[in-house]
Amino acid sequence: MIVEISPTELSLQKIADSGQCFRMNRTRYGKYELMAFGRYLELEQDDHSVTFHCSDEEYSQIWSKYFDMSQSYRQIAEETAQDFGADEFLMDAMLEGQGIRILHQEFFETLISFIISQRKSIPSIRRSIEALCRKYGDPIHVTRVTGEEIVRYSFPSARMLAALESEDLKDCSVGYRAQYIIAASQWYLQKHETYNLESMGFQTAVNILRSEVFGVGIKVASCVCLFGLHQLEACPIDVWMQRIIDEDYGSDIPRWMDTQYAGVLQQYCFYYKRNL
DNA sequence: GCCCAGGCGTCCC
DNA sequence: GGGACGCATGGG
Repeated sequence: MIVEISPTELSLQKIADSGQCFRMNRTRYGKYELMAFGRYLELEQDDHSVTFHCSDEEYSQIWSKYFDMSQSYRQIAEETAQDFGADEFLMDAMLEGQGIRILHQEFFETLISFIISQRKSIPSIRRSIEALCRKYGDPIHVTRVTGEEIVRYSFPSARMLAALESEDLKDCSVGYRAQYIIAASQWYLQKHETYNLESMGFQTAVNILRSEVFGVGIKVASCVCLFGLHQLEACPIDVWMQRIIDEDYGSDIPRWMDTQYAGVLQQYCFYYKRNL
């Protein structure tokens, strides 16, 4: 499946390096691979198109939603420029971040991934998640575009992780987060189905997550809402965003953080600040 | 040895 | 509600 799209609307490099997903990797220049939904996907990009190495059906049923292809990020940028054109930092970040989209990732994987993320660097998060998948996920046998046969691993199920003891996660370098991972998996098994978090709105969802899930506070809950529930008003404040507030806005929370697309703008700023 | 990383639970006020 | 503190682990 080939999609005609500009790198300013979809950039595989920027998405892979934007800290929202941890299982998308560059293989060679312009080529990427990712695991999601227990599937393996290869992608490549040039100046005018992105190739999804899958059938048209798989693209339209799975990956178009995952990559949020129905959303026009150009329109978000235009609206933002109208409302906040005087905000120099935001305008610079938006230009630098052009091509980043908010992926619609699986809820459980997002929950566990961002529990792992706390007080860790992004490379370290990736290593922990890969170790977790290798140990408790299912092996997926894949034939790459090149013909090479490889094995990848799905993200573990909640049932699998909920049955573990803390010591079972020793090899995954998750440290004190082991108990959080297990508790969150048990919460997911017991309570997730009793809610409809997808349709319930950001404020309600974020409050349920932070009050019910041990190891989930305001920041992780916001990341789960943004990346796992696709609630674009969720605006996670991590150390980098706090640094932006302090260094670039004189410690005053900018108005755009309380808008409909705050999460998208937050992602541009996060990417921009980290690559400054 | 030090400081930092997409923070949170606990204790205390 | 907010501030201080401890927390596992790896990299610079």
